[in-house]
Amino acid sequence: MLRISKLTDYAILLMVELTREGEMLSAHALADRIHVEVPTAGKVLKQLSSAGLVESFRGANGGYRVNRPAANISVAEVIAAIEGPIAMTECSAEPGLCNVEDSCNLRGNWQRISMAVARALEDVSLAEMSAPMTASRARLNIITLNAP
Amino acid sequence: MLRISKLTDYAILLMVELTREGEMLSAHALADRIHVEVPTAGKVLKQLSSAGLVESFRGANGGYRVNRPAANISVAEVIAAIEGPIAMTECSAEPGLCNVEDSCNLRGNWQRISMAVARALEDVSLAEMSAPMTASRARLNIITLNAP
DNA sequence: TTGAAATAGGACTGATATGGTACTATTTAT
DNA sequence: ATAAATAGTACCATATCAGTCCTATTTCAA
Repeated sequence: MLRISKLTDYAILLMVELTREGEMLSAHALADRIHVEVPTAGKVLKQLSSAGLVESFRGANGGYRVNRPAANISVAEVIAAIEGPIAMTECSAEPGLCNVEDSCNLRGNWQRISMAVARALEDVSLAEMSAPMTASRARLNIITLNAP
Repeated sequence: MLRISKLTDYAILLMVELTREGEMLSAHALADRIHVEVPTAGKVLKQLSSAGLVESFRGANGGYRVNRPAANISVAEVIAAIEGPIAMTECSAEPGLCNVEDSCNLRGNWQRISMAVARALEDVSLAEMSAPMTASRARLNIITLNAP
């Protein structure tokens, strides 16, 4: 299915809210905005915080804040913060995990594909995610492994 | 982590073996070649067969065969045969599954990203997967959602 | 005609990942 | 001091994944 997890989806929504707001928001306020339970939002926010994507402030009137503008934050960063490195197969994440490694000469090409997908996600900013679709943005340049 | 499953990985390996061979191979022979247990290979081959990617022949001297050349079979087809439609989030697969659907205006953009990833995978053939990497194929054109 | 070889189709199980919740500690403004 | 908030950890229910097994059904060949 090649999917991202729900928590990662929440992370995108949270980051979009935070960049829209610009100022500090508590986990409670954020949970309300994206319609999830507070502990769930908190869990995701903690991960975003330890990944350095958001600043956290403890104590009364504390909360979370984003400093960078949405245009400077890529979807890839947010995904990586929750799910770890973007990799299509185990073996492309790190060598030695695959039981057919010796006989398999496909690794390099899987890595290429992973890279291509990763770069596709790096090229999409949070600003683009939250903006409505427009005809101009509908044009896509396509990744290819083919030599031109 | 954005990963494909092990079974899908096996499927790629099986398809590469079958396209290399060109002729019919039994599940047993294929399992030997890719170093997995026979029932496991069988399971994957059944799915490939019902997806129409391989022809199956029952009875003694039966087995599996691929008719199309490797260059005409995309990685995306094989992934879809095992994992279903390539979609990054539930909501981009089909509407109505997401609990924040009303308030979430990101769907269209997720769909774009899914499409971009899908097309990236469609542009990679089995032939390219099995070929060794070359410097010329190292050049990648990158997907982008940005207006030029 | 019979038997062996092979795929088809389920059913089942253990392991792992995911999503969600709860509890306690720590920090900070009032 | 107290209340509000995050940090950290642990836990559980569920779903998915990977692998195995069993019973048809088909087909070739002796």
